[in-house]
Amino acid sequence: MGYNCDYCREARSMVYCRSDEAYLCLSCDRNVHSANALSKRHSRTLVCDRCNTQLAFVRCVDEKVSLCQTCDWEGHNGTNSASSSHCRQTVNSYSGCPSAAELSSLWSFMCDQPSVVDSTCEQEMGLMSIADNKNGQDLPVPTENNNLQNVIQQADLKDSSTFKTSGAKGDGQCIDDRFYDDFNMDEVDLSIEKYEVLFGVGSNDPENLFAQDGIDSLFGTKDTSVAESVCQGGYAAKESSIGNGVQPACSNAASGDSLRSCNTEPPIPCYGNPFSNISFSSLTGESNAGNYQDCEASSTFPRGEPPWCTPAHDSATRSGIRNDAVLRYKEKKKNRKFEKTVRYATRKARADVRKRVKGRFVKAGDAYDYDPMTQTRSC
DNA sequence: TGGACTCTTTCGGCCACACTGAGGG
DNA sequence: GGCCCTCAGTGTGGCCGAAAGAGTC
Repeated sequence: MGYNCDYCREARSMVYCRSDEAYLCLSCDRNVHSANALSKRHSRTLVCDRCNTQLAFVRCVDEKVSLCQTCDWEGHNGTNSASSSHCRQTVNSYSGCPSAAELSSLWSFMCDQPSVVDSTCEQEMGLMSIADNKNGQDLPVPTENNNLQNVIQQADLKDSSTFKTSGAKGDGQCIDDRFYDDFNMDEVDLSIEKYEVLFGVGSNDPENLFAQDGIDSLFGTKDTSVAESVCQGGYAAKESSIGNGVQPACSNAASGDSLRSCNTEPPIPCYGNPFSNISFSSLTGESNAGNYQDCEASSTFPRGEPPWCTPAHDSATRSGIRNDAVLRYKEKKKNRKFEKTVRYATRKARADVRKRVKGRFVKAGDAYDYDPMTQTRSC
């Protein structure tokens, strides 16, 4: 189960880029979206762990999976009292080239499980260091009392690469308020190859990456306030707060539904579930397809199918549509050119032999100071 | 911490002229 | 309809200067 990355075809895809209409592993996501300023603006979101088709909408803390609305509804539709009481958190989108620390804050789903700490992961993380602190400053080494989350937060604070949320940050939010000021993911440069070291598993293995004991097991995050605010209020509290246009007190470290205010995010549709009448203020807002025009993105749904389709159905058709989408994506990627292009070779040839004065073309016969043909100067 | 200053990087404008396409005879 | 001519607009590369950004005191 699970699709491979549209780019490398090897690793399992973890995130979906609407602009590129592509499913990417974290490594390729990093490589593709660090290419230029425009690509950095692409908004990406986790993919549903269950259907691997739709964008993840919530994170089920109890099951340790990211779910789209369909899968969320199927798994938590209330027929099973146990599953319906599962604690869930909103999954945020992101842009830029976030570091592992930033992703962990963005998807700090497991802040509510401070008691569950994978000692193995913690030990591995203790061996990690943030090597590319651009300021060249020494970073604190994580110890038993100085977990990696703190280390990364300090590193990010030094880099002034901090998160900004659109919602409230109450209840002793996971991260210092400064952490949210002037967030700019582009400023952060942490090689994606380090994810394997950082998370202790390959980036192509999201099941192990997130489903073991969660990010806090890796980072040692201990923030019970988040857990309580989400679990006690639960999904209903979030629903009501959003419906009232008020952000929940503390959904996760990088809450506010999006780091970029999600103005470029088209509304996530709700089909056939009791939440279909929920208005996600930060997700709807001014969103429209026009927001994607600058990067030729479409507002089509992932995998080229309507979101109301049951993910497990008609896999052959879905695979065909997906292959088409992959081909379109690769073709578009292949043809993408950011460097200067010469449309008329004859004009270029002419310009290449034209004499100049301080770079400017001169009339034939006039004195010149630069002759491209001879690389000499007449005066 | 903010201002002044210096250094580095980025970007648009300039130039002549072959070429292109539209319009008219 | 086809051909020829005129004319306005376009694109080409290297250099320069202004502006912006980064760094230092």
